[in-house]
Amino acid sequence: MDYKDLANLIFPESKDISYYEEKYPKRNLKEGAIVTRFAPSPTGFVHIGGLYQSVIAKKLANQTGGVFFLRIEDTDQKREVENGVTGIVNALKDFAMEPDEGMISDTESKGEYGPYKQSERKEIYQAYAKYLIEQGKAYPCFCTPEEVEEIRTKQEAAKIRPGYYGVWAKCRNITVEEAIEKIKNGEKYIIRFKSPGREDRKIKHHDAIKGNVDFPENDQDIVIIKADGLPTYHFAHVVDDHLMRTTHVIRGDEWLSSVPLHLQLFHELGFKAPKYAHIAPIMKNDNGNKRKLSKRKDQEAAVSYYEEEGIPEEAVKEYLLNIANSNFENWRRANKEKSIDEFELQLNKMSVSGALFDMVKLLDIGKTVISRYTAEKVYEEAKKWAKKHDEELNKILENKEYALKVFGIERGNKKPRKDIAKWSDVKENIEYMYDDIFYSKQIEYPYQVINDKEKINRILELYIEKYYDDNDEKDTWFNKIKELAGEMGYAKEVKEFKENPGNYEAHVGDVSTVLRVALTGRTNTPDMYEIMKILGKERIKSRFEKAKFN
RNA sequence: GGCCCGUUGGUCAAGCGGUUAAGACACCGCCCUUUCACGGCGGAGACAUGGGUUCGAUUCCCGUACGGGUCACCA
Repeated sequence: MDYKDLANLIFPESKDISYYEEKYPKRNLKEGAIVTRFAPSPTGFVHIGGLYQSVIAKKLANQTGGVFFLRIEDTDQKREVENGVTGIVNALKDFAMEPDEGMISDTESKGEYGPYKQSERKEIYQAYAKYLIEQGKAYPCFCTPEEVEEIRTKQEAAKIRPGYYGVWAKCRNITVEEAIEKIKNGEKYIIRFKSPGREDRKIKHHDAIKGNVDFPENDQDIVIIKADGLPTYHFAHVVDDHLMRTTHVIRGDEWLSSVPLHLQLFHELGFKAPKYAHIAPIMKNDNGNKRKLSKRKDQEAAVSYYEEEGIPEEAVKEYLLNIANSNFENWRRANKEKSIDEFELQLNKMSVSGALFDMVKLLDIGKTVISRYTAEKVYEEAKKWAKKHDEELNKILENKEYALKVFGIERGNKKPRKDIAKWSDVKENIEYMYDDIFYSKQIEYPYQVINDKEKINRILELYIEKYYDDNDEKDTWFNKIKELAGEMGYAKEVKEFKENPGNYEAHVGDVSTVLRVALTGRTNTPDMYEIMKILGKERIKSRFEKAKFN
């Protein structure tokens, strides 16, 4: 009896691997095309780090004419979460990150290299495991979890490197006959890889991000097929990325230390290993300590958070690109109007250590991104967000024509306003332009320099009765406020006031403030001329009436 | 603990043996300006540490400290 008999006993139904090798041929892509993937487990919400990896992976694929696909790594049924796949698919959609290939819903996929869900690839993994067993490169292990634990305890007590390897690998040298007998007796087993490695030898690895990293060879006989018949991550990774013809594995750097194992697996299987790019995680400062953004503790760890807050997906991606390649910033400054798709990402410019997440910077990018939008686009996006997250704002925005006027204030010129960082800022930003809201609110008018009741009333009266005209051009409009200032005995020019501060009680700017406060209830607003234009004389007048002191 | 990796202003970061050590965000001041935002100008602020190597180290080597990752039938 030989390895073949053993293999046949364990996986009697499995196809020969040549079947799969033919079914999933080398991709017909142009030279240099990069094939990447995002391969999350459906264990909860999508982490910002996952989005970060995806942005990089997709970009690389796109800029080389390659393929970016989505594979679901659901080999751990215990950790699986309901609607996990849908959550992932939708998260990518929210960020305009749809994969070229792979899962497109909980059950559907597109592409010729599927299934793209590991739980549906069981027979494939088993075929490759069988292949290894046939060659004596993998073996059934009959150790119970308790026995393995016991080995570990001994090792720890003796301060020896823990693990299932070398002399500690009890089942490694069981004869084929014995193994077959045990199996026939119904003993439980799992399949382990028979590592040819030696811990005292080094391997060289060149990582596309981390550069040259040398490791000891792997000598652990890791399990490749678990008791439930599904593969472990390591085995699935190697089989899948080979069969799906991935050229670059972009993943979190928590995987860096398993590279020796993965390389060994590729080698023993006779596959060409892909290139690896291990991405540093996004960190957070926690009481002076740097730590990974955590799903449990940090709301900003979940990509859904950004959608809920209404931070434009474009801004989030720009921020991520900022962290990824520091030359992005320069590129952006030189190419203000271009889509980020045109930026060429370089893996070797990525930082090897994790950056602290900076919400302030993200929001700054959000402001800049939104400032570039047309009023129409701002309207569409704000409306879309409001529909999902803010019923009141959604209602406000029903009158599109009017909303467009409001969003159009100081927009579209070379120095557009930058006051909206995220869609959840919009309501606070525009609500005073809506009479329903304006009149329903109790307003404490925050008058400044001029705060005498009589004077304020007089300014408001004079302005509306004597000066204001809907048809005035901006210059005329402002000259009239100067006239009014003069009539009140204030300085008509700020300069004049500053030169002779003793001569005047106030200046034209202070008069403007009175008008602004009466009109909006605020001291700070965008251009008042544009606001008045939108409101029109009647509405201005009635707002003044409300503001007047009795 | 073993094995890997890292450490430049508050944050993100250029830099790759000789630099006044870029830039961005944040901060401060000034200018522009009817307010705010924008924009312009300016300012403060950094090479973790000790040894080497070198004419010269932020840059190369070694140690130390600190931080991160990893050591599962989880990914």
